[in-house]
Amino acid sequence: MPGAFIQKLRTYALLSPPDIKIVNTACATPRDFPAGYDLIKESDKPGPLFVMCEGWTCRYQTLPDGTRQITAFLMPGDCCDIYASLLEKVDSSLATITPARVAAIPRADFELQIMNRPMLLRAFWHMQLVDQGTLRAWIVSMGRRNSIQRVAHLMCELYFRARNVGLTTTHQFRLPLTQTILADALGLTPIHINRVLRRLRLDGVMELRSSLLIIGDINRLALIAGFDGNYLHHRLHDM
Amino acid sequence: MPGAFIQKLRTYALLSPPDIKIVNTACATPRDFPAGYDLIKESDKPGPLFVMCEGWTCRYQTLPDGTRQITAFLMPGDCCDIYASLLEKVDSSLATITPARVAAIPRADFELQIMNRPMLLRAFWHMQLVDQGTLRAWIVSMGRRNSIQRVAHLMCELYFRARNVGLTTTHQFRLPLTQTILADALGLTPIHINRVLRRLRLDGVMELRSSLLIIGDINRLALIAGFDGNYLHHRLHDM
DNA sequence: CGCGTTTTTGAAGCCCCTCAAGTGTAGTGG
DNA sequence: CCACTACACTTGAGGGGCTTCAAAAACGCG
Repeated sequence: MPGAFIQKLRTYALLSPPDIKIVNTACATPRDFPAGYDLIKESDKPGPLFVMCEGWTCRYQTLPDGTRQITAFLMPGDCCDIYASLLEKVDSSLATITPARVAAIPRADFELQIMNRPMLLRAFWHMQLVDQGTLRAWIVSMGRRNSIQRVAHLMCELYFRARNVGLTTTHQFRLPLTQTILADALGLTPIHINRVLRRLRLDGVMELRSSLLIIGDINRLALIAGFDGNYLHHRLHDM
Repeated sequence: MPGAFIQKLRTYALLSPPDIKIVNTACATPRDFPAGYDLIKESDKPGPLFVMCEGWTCRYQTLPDGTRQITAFLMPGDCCDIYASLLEKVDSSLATITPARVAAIPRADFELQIMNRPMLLRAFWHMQLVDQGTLRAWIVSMGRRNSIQRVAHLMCELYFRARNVGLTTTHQFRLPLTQTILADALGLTPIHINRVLRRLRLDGVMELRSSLLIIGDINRLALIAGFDGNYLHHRLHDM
């Protein structure tokens, strides 16, 4: 999915051919990384802007006691830290979960280019908003949903995000997350994740096996989760 | 604190007099709202951009079962939803906690104005980044900190944010949050918040009484929280 | 002063964690 | 082909942190 990123941007704003060309040439030469590789290390100075072409990564923070908390999953078409060059120090790490193909765009010139392109600017703003909505949805999950609802909500989020970039077939998609990774994202233990997944499986709601998520009953899943996907596919407003 | 907003923006980018004037005239006529008033209701269409001049507000979402989760506190100098006009529907509500003086800036023209002012644009980007860092810090708290650490972390965040806009005296500041509100922000119950506060009080770490937070031992508070304030006062990078 | 809200305290219970151990699976090398 | 290793998954038993239910005390505002 080398074009997933530009495809997504185009759903956020009406881009002209030159806009598209700027993005495409910037992403033209992706590099391959193995699984478990840290693209960004916490407390690094800001590096390039990363755009996911293939594979999955996660943003995470490590706590003093050694535990870690994942704060976002990135799949093809997603990107990380558009404007972070304004900062002195980055506040979280970014690691590959699977082998991944990632484009690293040097910031300085790219920023200058998009500054003078209102529609590109708009597309990036819009993307930021969706990302912020996702962060807020995570806070709501961790604060007020129990373990089953929380798992269900994350699966809904990831399913619809994957669908938006054409990564699903009917009610299933590749989800290369171990139970430990899910636990680190949802603030639970791997053991408890395991029990939740069993229960969802036995109830026929969904099944996660060998990196494939098969959703048996999407309506029931969304009902359990209390899922409102509005924050993911905000439509364009008056343009 | 009518000038808190521009003061904050100026720490984010080097603003010229015309930049400053644009912001100041936009915020020139704030309105007063009573406590408990919904400035934004979930599922509203995007309205104006709100800038806090005085008082506190919170962003929150309501769940199907009627519980609510607060996702952010806004104090003087903060603002809400800079670019949200791109969206069709807003994803969370904004309510006053205390009586508040708030400037409501119509979006359309304001956006056009800042689009052509690179330094203003930078200041807003920077602000967005800090807000995102704060959201991620909340996720980390809810996922991997216990109730005491969580309370301690929030108090650290609010103390340093308040200090950044000159709202503190030595190790104390006005914090008009009830235990119920704290519970809704931290994903706990008011009863448990009460017990945590008692313990922190008896340990001499901090005391919250009649809307005043007195920090007895800031170092111990930060240690309990595992607080790293980097995400709040990102310095300017090469400008 | 009186009333609603907030704070405080107690007691019982549940959700999720911790500790522990066993099963399955993929990759490596003999 | 099988032993060996590493890692992910699975299951059980017991414990603790936070919740729920219940009620009293304190505060703040008309």
